[in-house]
Amino acid sequence: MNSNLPSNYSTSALILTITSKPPNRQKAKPFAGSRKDQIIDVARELMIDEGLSAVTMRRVARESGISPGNLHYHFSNYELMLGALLDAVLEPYLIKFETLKAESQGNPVTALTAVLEYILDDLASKKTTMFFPELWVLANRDDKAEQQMGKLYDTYMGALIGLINDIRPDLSKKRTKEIALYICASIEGQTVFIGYETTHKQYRKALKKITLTTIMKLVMETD
Amino acid sequence: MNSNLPSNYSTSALILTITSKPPNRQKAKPFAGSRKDQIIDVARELMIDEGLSAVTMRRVARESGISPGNLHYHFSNYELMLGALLDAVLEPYLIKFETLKAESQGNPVTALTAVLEYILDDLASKKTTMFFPELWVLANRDDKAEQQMGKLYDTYMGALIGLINDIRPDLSKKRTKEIALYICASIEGQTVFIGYETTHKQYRKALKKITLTTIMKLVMETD
Amino acid sequence: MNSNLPSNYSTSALILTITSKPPNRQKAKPFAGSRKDQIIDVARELMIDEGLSAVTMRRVARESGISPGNLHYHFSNYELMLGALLDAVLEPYLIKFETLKAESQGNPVTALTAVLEYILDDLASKKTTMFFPELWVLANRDDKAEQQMGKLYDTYMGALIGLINDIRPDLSKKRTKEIALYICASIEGQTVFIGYETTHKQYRKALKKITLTTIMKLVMETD
Amino acid sequence: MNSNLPSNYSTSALILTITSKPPNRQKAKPFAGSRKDQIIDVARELMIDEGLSAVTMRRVARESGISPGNLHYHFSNYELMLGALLDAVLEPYLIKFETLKAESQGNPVTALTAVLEYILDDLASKKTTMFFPELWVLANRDDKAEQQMGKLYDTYMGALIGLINDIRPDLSKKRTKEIALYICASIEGQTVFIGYETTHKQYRKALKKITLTTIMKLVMETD
DNA sequence: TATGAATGAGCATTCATTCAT
DNA sequence: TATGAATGAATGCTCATTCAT
Repeated sequence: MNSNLPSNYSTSALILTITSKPPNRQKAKPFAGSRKDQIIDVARELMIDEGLSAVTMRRVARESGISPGNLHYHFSNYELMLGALLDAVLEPYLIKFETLKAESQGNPVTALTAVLEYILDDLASKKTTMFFPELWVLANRDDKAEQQMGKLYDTYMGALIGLINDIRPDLSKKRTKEIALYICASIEGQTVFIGYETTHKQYRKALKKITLTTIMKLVMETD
Repeated sequence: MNSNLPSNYSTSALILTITSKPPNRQKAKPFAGSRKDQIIDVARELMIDEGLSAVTMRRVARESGISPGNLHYHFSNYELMLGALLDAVLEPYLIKFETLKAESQGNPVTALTAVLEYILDDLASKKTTMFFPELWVLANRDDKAEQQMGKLYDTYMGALIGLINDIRPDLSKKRTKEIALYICASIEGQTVFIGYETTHKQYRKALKKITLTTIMKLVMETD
Repeated sequence: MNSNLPSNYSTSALILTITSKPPNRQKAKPFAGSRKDQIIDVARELMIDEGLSAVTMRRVARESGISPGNLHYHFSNYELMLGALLDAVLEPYLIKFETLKAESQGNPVTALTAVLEYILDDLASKKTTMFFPELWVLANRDDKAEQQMGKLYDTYMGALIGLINDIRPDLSKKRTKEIALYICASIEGQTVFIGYETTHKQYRKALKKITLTTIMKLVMETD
Repeated sequence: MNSNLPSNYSTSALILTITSKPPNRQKAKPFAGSRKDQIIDVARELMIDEGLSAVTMRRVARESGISPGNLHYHFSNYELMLGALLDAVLEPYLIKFETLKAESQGNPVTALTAVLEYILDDLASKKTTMFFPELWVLANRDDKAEQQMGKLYDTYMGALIGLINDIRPDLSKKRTKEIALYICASIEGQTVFIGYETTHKQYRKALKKITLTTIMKLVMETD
């Protein structure tokens, strides 16, 4: 999933705008947000650059230029900091998908295409490529993370379901959800192969096309 | 990817047999393999049960009933042990896919279906659900892991390419590979959603059907 | 030492009434005392329930619902807070013993018995069992605590000395004090064995009888 | 309780010899025992000199001249180290009391007197004065410590019971135990008042005499 | 009076690694 | 091959205390 849309990449009108706070702020020191936001921002950078295992209380404190004691004042334990980090990364997507669901009017096919493109483009970003696999691992072990991830994908799939239903109101609720799940899963998997600096990134364009075609055909033709 | 095939699950004749050594050996104490194999076996269990972060030299040593010093004799540093662990988990798949490529005769559509089913079933196993996301994270940070993962997926895609080519010899090499990549990625992504004890596991059967249908149609109809 | 006298336990007329403020106040939120008293009350509960090592500035602040900064406004360092805590716990006893000394009229044997019973009953209370050993440890290391403890036991022994002198005016001052010291020490020691939830608490009644008999005989017969 | 008997203090023949390893070894660096013994020895000194709260893993490691990691190699957690420390301090007493019970022949009155004197003298030692109150506090909060303390006092009281029974075979088992409990408790309490560097240490001699007289009379005359 | 934010030292514990035996 | 003993850095966390507001 992407928030730095390489917009020259679009093949269809992207009528959706990201209304949430931009996930990638300037790296410059003078930071506007609260201390908590500042900390989480540092944690996110760390996670993106060195992985979740580098996101320790002490590392984050050091990188934030504050003492471990002070970090613990703001996040009284690691779990809380991690939860806040996940929230901070996931929130923009959540807002995005909620907005999508609310605003999707006009041609539903165009709207669905836009959503798929958004996801397919986003997955090439460093943040997404680095973050989501970590989230998947986390969700396998940690109930809280699983919930946070679940909430995201539920919202995401909710948006898909709405759009599919606009296109194919004849499908049952169950069938619609199954189709949405296939779409969601089959796109997420591409992160590993055509994500940021991955081995098959040169196939990004081709895969995007295949994906769009295949999915649109599936939605149109399934019964 | 799966090694404990719930065979009553099959929807097509599974003509392929797993010829590789079974990834889940007996847990019983009298262990046949070398000391190194023994150690890696313990490491794998640990990884499956508690995640890669639990696979430390000390934990593996303790769980293996040997001293840290002795573990370092066998694997002189962590990286080496990790590499051996990845190899050990990936090897059966490698052998499987190489066998597949070599043996795939008869009806290529049936053969491709069998491969896809194998992967779709395997992804529901605990081992696969736990291991692969960890591998994806690792590959994002660690060149060695990326190589090992790359080798696996190259072999896997090699098999797919061979089968697609049997079905659609008219497609260009490039196109064939793109199709194979879509297949591979779209299936891997399902691990996160319908893997072992995941939130959408009840959709496993439905998703398998959609996946098989969609992919076969793609292979048949793409140009 | 006890303030919740299980009065059905008495074997002699208890002519003494506790005039000091009750050490166990109502736990209810609307607290009448000053903020300082409030804080110390929280500290005492903490000490009784979790030991002196749990009585940290932060714990007390948190439990009192105030900030660490504010706690430091009231007690500018830990030592001061601890001193106030000791005072607060010891003060009721102090008042009790001073009252005793002043009021002991009538039969001195009955009066002495009443004092001993008071102590013997009190030592079974949670507060006393938990607090006094902590005080003894503290007094071994900390001069201030030693002084506070010394003041208590001086007052306690002063009362005993007065009563012994009423019974045995023939004894020398020195001898009287030695007897008082034996009484005091031999009773305090019972805290460890028949105090609140201790291993020999079932011997409380028997030990009380032995103690009273032995001490009264000692007072009567010593020379 | 004492192991450095100030022998010029005795008023009766002390026929018992301490057969256990001496609890107070030379402070000199060249230490004969195992590394574990060495560590516990350091821990004991620390406890005696600065209290149990100074006995932290890091302090003990530093004072022992080893790294924290190495200390954790020998005692894998604090609880274990503490347990070993308690054991190390209590063991000599345990051996002493077991020996006492086994060897007490000849005049039982002399033997009982010897035991009481041993305890009364020992309680004036720094080690005992510092250690036992800490143990009492610990036993109030920690089951393991309570057990270790209980074992000691059980053995101690076992010895007393044996001797009382030799003197007064006419008493019931229950009564004998009650008398032993009074003796034990009333002497332990003296630690706080006439222990090492305590406020009433000048009364040590007098209190010893009162104690011996009172207890012997109690044993002889009780019914 | 009160808070919020901060510090820096200390805590128990785990880690990869080394090395003599 | 194997162990036992060691190191030193890192981890999450708690602490008394300070200070501007």
